[in-house]
Amino acid sequence: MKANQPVLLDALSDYAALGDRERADLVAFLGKASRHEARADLLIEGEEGLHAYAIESGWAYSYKDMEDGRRQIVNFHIPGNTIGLRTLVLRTSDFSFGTVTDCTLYAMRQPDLQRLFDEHPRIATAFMWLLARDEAMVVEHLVSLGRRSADERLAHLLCEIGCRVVNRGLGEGGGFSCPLPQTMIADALGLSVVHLNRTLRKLKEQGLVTVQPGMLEVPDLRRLLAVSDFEADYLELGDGRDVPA
Amino acid sequence: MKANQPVLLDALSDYAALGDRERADLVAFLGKASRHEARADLLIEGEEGLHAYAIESGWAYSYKDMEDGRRQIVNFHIPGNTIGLRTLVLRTSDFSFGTVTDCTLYAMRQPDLQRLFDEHPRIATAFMWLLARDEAMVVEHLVSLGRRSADERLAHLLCEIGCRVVNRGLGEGGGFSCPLPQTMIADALGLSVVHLNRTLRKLKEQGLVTVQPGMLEVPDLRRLLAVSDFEADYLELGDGRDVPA
DNA sequence: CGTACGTTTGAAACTGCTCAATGCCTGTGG
DNA sequence: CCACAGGCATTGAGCAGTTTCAAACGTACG
Repeated sequence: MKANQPVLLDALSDYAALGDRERADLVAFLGKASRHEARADLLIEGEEGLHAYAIESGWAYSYKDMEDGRRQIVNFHIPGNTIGLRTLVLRTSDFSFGTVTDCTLYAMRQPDLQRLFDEHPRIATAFMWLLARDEAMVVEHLVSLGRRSADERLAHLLCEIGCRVVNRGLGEGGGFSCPLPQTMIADALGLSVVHLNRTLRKLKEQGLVTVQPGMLEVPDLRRLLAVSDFEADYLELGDGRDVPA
Repeated sequence: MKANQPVLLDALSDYAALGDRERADLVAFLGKASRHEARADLLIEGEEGLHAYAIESGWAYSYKDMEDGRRQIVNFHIPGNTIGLRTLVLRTSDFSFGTVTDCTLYAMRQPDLQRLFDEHPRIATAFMWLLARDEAMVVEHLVSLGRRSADERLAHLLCEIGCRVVNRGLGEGGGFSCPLPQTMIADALGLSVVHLNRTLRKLKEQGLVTVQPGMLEVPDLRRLLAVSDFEADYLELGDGRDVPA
């Protein structure tokens, strides 16, 4: 983990130790990051064709809207994560993406990515792991919605996000902050905002979270994890134990 | 679609027109199918290492168990579907698999599959599509659990399964039968068996389904689809419109 | 200063759950 | 051949978790 390099490199390094050449080509491939406003839709099919994104800073989310206005958020995305990768490789009519906060994103175009994969199979593998982890998260969310109570869902989501944030080195002294409005959390957990708010209050009363509009803080992740018996294995929080460079 | 060839070939042909050479190598790769009893667990890591399965006949399902006994079924799998493919490519601690009915399965071993992909990129692509479609289904199930009522969930599941079954040519005169016990349907929909039973009754009363222990029949899929305003696009029910042979 | 968005709270209604009991069919052992 | 057990389906009654509706509040922003 070097200073001033794209966070995506750190994330990929969790799954494959990358050599200097690989890093250099990856950086060249990413090019220059672009800014995106908060609460904006992210287009995957732009004028210059298909592209995906890598988050350098800021939070985003993926969701699916129903015709009647109901919405289900599929996942949240933080720095180091990738957005729309699968859609890019296979042009499926998948779901939609949007920013939560202001974001700095690298746009990745399909042919460039293909070339990068062809030249550096280990990079391709690392990307596949990123994808696989995303899918494991979706399955875990499915379990939450199907079989966990509101309290369990909320705790689970916060633990998951917490582990991801801290693992990326974005925590703050044993805790972390989470720039999500309650509306979004509710849409991720399949709950009404009203009920989410009440559920959140219970955590507040235990001092496990503090709440401000559009921002939620977990001062002590370890304490939250202890209360929630959260199993983090599906997050595959690796540390470069894969193929050596 | 030729008689007596593995159903998987039909399924792959939805996404890529395969040449004779490709078909032959695929058939050789699949080898001989093996029988598995109903209600058995399917091991992905066996003595001879990792493998995945392709269903030739019978139904299976994938699920995730919680420590306290709660269970969430992630998807059902019918002939032509694949089981554990992702787990095979990347050794993630994913979810579990089991048979619903007696099954005939082809076991696919990792190195063989790799060789097949290397030799026939178009086959690799077709498999990727299969995978992508599976993930689209999981996301759709997520939407169901998060944002649909019990009635909607049930209708949606039956429509989805119906489309898949009929698309594979396994329907019976405008309808199809579905060898799932209500316990499993409930675990897929995140409902209690009791409530599922009552929900099912409503459909029975409308003559949309008939029910016997361990078996559910939809006599007229089109009518069910009409009642449910089901959007089938995520199923990617292709018909060989991709790369020509 | 007004508007918009997000949050908070109360009250009432409802959906879906749990518990408990019953019935049915199939396979098995006596 | 019958009795019994086990798995699945069904039904009723009461309860709990969540939703909906409605209203009020705070803060940021134009």
